[in-house]
Amino acid sequence: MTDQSPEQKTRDNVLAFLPHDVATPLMSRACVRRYGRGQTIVCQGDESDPVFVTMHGWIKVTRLAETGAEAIIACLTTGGSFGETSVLGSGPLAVSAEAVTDCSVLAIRAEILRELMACRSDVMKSVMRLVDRNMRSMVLQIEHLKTRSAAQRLAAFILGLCPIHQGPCRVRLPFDKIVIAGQLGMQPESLSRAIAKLKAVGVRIEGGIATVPEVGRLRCYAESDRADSWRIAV
Amino acid sequence: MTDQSPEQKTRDNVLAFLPHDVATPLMSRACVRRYGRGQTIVCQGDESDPVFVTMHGWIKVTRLAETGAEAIIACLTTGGSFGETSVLGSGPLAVSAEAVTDCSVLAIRAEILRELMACRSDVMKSVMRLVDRNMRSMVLQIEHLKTRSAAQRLAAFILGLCPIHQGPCRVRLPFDKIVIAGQLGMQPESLSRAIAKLKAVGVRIEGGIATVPEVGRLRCYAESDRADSWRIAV
DNA sequence: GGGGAACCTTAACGAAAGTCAAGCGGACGG
DNA sequence: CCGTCCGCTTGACTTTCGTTAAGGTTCCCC
Repeated sequence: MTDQSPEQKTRDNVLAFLPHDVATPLMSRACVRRYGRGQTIVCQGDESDPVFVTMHGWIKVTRLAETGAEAIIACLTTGGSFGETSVLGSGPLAVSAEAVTDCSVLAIRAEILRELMACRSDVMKSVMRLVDRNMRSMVLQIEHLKTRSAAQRLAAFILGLCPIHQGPCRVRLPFDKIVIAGQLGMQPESLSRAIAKLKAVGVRIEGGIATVPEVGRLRCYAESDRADSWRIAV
Repeated sequence: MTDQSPEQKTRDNVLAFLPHDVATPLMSRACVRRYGRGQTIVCQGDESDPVFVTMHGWIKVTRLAETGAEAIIACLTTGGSFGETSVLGSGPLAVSAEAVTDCSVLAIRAEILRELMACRSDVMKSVMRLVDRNMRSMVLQIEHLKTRSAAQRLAAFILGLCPIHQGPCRVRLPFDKIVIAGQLGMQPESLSRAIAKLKAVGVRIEGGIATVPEVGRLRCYAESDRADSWRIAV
C-alpha cells in the first residue's frame, strides 16, 4: 500500500463498481475532468462517446424540451454515472449534463469499456449494474411524479439525503433550490410553498440546512395517501 | 423458406433485434406465454428471472407506491421489452406487469441471454439496444411530466400513435382510457377534460377512435409553451 | 330480459400549482 | 462604496387538477 493522494482515493472509490483487477489498469486510461459550476459537460444531440462517473460535486442531467423548457432528469454525485447510452446503443445523446457545483468526473471512453465487456463478463455485469441503478431511479421518479404531491416529493427528496431512518437529523441541501425545484418537477415558487407545508411535520429549512426533528414522521408524511396528507399536516 | 404459422412469424419479428443466427436457435429455447386481459404477468418484489418481449397485445408496466396508488411506468406492445433488470443486475423486480388486452409474450430465461452475451458481443449489443430504448422512453416521459400540461401530454400520446407526420389521421386508441390516464399521469376525469380541450385543435375522440384533422397542428399544440397553449386553443 | 359491473363523462367544489409582480438580501464586479 | 444580478420568498390571481358525486352507456353474466 503506497500513499495515495485524495484524488487517487476518490478515483479508486468511484471505480469500485468494477472488478478490482480491471479498475486498477483502467484508472490510467480514464481521464479526470474538472468543471466549474454552470459549465456544460455534454450536450443533448451531440455524438458524445465517453461514459462519465461523478467523482465529487453535483451534476444535473437535463433535457431540453421542444417547448424550450428544461427538464431535470437526474442529479448525480459521487459514484453516479451518465452517458452509458454510448455503450448501450448508438445515436445522439438524449440529454445534456451540467455542473451544478464545482465537480470532477471520470471520463471513460466507450470503446475501452466495450472491449473489456466483450471479453470479461464480470465487467459487463458491473456496467450493467450502473445502468440498472439509473433505470430504477427513473422508475422511482416517475412513480413520485405520478402519485405524490409537490410537498410529498420534497419530503422524499429530504429523506433521500438523511443517512438515518429514525430520530432527528440535519442535512445540508446539496445545491440551489432552483435546481431542487427542477428535479422535483415544480416551479421555485411552488418549492417555497412546499417548504412551508413541511413545517407542519416540524421540518425547518434555513440557510441551506434542513432540520428534521423526526425522520419517521417525515417518511410517514411522504408515504401517506395524497388526499390524506393534510390530515398529518394538522 | 418453409411455410410459417402467423405466430411463428411474430416470433421471428419480435426477435429481430437479435443477430439472425442467434434468433433462430433461440426461438426453440424461449417460451411463448399467453395472458388474458387483466392477468398479472410478473409482480413487483418477485425474484422473477426471464426477460419478456411483447409479441402482440398491450401490457402495462406498473409500480405500486407505498401510498397504495398505482403508477403506470410504461405501456408496451409488439417488440416492447421488460424485465431486462434480471440480466442487468439482481434483486427483486422494481415493477409489476399486467395484460391490458389479451396478449402474448416471449419469455427468455435470463441465464440463456447471459450466456449468449458473454460469448457474443453482438448479442450483448442487441440486448443493450433494448435497454437503451426503454431508458430513452423513460427520459422522454419524465420530460413530459415535468414540462407539459395534461392536455399537451395527451396530444403527444396521440401523436405517438399516428403513423404520419402531416395531414389528417385517424387512429384507434389501443386500450381503456383509465389506462391512458394512468400512463399520462392524470385521473380519468382530467383525461376527459383534456379530450375536451383538444377539440380546439380539431381532435375528436369517439368510440375509441381519435380523428385528427391535421397532425401538424396537433404537434404544434403539444410543443407549444405551456403558458401559451391556450392561445392555440382559440 | 334484467341486474350488475365497468367504463366514461359531466358538474361542482376545493386544493394545488403555475403565473405575474414585487421586494429583500447576498454575492459579485465595477 | 455602489449598483446590479441572482436566488429566494411572498402575495394576489388564475388555471389546472384532484375529489366527490351523479348519471349514462355498454357489456357481460345470470
